[in-house]
Amino acid sequence: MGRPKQFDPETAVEQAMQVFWRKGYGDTTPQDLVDALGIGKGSLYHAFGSKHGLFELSLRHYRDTQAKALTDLLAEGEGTVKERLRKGLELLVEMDLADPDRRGCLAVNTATGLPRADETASGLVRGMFARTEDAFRALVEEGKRSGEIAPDRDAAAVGSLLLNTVVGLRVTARVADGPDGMRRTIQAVLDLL
Amino acid sequence: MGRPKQFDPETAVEQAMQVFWRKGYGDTTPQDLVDALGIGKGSLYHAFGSKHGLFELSLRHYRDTQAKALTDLLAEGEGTVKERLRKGLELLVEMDLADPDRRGCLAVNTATGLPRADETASGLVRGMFARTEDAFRALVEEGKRSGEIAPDRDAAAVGSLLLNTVVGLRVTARVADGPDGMRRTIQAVLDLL
DNA sequence: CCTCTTCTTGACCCGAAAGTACAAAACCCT
DNA sequence: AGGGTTTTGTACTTTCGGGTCAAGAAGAGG
Repeated sequence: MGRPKQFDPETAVEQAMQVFWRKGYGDTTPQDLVDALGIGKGSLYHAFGSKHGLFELSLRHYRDTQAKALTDLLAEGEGTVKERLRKGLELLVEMDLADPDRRGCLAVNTATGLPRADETASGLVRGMFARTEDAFRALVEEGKRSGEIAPDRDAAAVGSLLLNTVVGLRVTARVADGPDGMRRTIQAVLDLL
Repeated sequence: MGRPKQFDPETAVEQAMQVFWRKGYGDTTPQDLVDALGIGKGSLYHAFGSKHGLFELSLRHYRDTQAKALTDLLAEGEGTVKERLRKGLELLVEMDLADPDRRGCLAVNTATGLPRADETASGLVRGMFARTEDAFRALVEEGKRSGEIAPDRDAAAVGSLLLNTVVGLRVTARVADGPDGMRRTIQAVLDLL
């Protein structure tokens, strides 16, 4: 009962996420959000409570779409483990560098941009990192079973390394002036495996 | 001629760097700087022109102290190459996690926090990354010469990987709830070498 | 000692960030 | 149609960010 919303909250969160991703939390103003969502400021605060509340929803949405896309890609891809790994990493780099805004990864940007007190946001980031690390670990284990990866490798350790590699790459994507360094990084990690 | 400065500009830049490092560029206010440097706002703007100008000096100072400390450690350490590598990475992680503010690395934080237009800052970050990468590459080459590292390794590629690893670790240091994941990452990278 | 220059201080300024208030509007139910 | 409920739009408020300015203090040179 009562007047129905004139906008779709999920769409709004998606749009908000795009703004936060492009500009960062601190540099995003309520006016930016109002412009992007196409609703009044009153509606915005009525529906989402605060800029930070909307940011939290945006982070969750990022986790359920972007971060999930990577773990799915790793889990469901076709081809050998190493091929999937190479495809996944190369796709990531290409997308990051093709982005005219060079947004990188919202989770990574949040990790380094957080005010020290934001336990909610850092918890969400930790969660995304943990899931991705786990997807890598699972992939490594599959590689060990299939014989592609030496059986004496510690899958958990290599998973950590691969997550860490992705995080590093997505920082670099924000400032790199070309793909060479990042390609070399991928090359090295695949060679060493 | 003229009235002499009542403060040492170099000390002031050092103090400003600490503030930017702890709070980030965007969250640092002129008032924060005034408080930290112990001078009036007028003096601050008279001496440094703008918040951004002071930030630029702070970044350069970071490069010449913190970033240099790492490259020096890699270049001048004692012991085998792998021992130096291990020491360097472990020291980094310990320092990052021991820091109550979890500031991570100013260059990394700047990379992910810059507004898209700040070419000056991103150039400085690129420069620091390049120097560090080169220090790693040189270390790998030394390892190849000494026989510690297989001669068919591409030193430049491994250098990229090591820089990337450090960048990733310093992001993780901002949100990690313990040293385990980071230690696993170091373990994996050393094992693979 | 007078002047010229360079620093220092604190008051002041303007715009904007984040959020609030509240009346009007749009719906549901009976 | 009327009452209860939720949403909307706009105006408003408060605080603060980033910066400027005028007036004076502290030196150097003549």
